[in-house]
Amino acid sequence: MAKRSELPEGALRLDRQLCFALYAATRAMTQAYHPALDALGLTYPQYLVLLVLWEEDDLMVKELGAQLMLDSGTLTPLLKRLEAAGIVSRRRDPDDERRLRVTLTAHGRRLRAKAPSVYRCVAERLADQSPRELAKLREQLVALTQTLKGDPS
Amino acid sequence: MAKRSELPEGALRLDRQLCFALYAATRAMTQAYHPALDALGLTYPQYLVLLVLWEEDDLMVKELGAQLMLDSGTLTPLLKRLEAAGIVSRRRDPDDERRLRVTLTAHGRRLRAKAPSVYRCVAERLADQSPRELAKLREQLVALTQTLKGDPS
DNA sequence: CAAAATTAAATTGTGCGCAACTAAAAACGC
DNA sequence: GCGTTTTTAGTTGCGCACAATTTAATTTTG
Repeated sequence: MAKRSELPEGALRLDRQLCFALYAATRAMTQAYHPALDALGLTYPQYLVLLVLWEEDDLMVKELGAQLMLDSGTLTPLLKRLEAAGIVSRRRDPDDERRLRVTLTAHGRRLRAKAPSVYRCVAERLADQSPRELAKLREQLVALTQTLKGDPS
Repeated sequence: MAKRSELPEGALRLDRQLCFALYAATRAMTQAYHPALDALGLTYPQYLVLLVLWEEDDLMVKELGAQLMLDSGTLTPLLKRLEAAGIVSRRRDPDDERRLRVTLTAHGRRLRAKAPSVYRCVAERLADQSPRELAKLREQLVALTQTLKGDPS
């Protein structure tokens, strides 16, 4: 191992870590969604799946995973629970039996009517933040994600 | 339920959600730490616990939890795994048997020498980002966490 | 066409997070 | 002092995340 220059004093303090700020903020955000989602009987990751399907119904697990950055190991059981709750249906594509088509049921589509209240429930708590600042924050996070995922920038 | 004004068109798209940007960035960050932590035999939350203990050894589960925003339901099994790995010791406080004092072992203290390489491994990937921008991002995330946690601002 | 390679989803196993609950010890109130 | 309340960890149960592997269907190749 090559010896390198020392880190600045206190560089390893928890309260200076970007990673911890992210980790804590994400958990706080999930908690903020929890009451509103509880009323719909959804978990937070299930809600994210529905956000995708409400925009574009009838997707393969692969396509859902690409948008959510999740693999079948996470999605398969999650989708089975959504299916058991009567929110989505899971059917093999007859043209390619490897593929599973995930489709909203009538109930799943009806749930969309309640999404605005979920959105507002969290938006209210951020009411004192500038929307522009929040949009900028989101953009920075997307850029950070790209960088961390080995974006060849 | 009171009827409210409509949400802006596309407000519910996944790629416009701050919550998803956070969620994705946190998972990308955890992944970025994974290779370096694997070499130490640590998980990411275990590393966070050690960051705290390296700053201040001999803490109660309560105090650790306060800094990490985690409860005993998460920390108890995590600390038991760190104990099994010989990294921390867990002992009841003789003055108050409710309390559990978590202390680094010699091995746990030695691990600190390898922390800078973990830090650098991730810092390298962010090398093209301005340190000031990253610091600002961290501060915004801390503020966001406070707001979401019902900070009476 | 048959073997090999690729693709898509499912499965297995581990470790969080967190809500809800329990157990035990200490502090408090009268 | 003694019953009540509070505090601190631990336990239980569920649902992610994700690495690693498996299974099965399709595509590619020789």
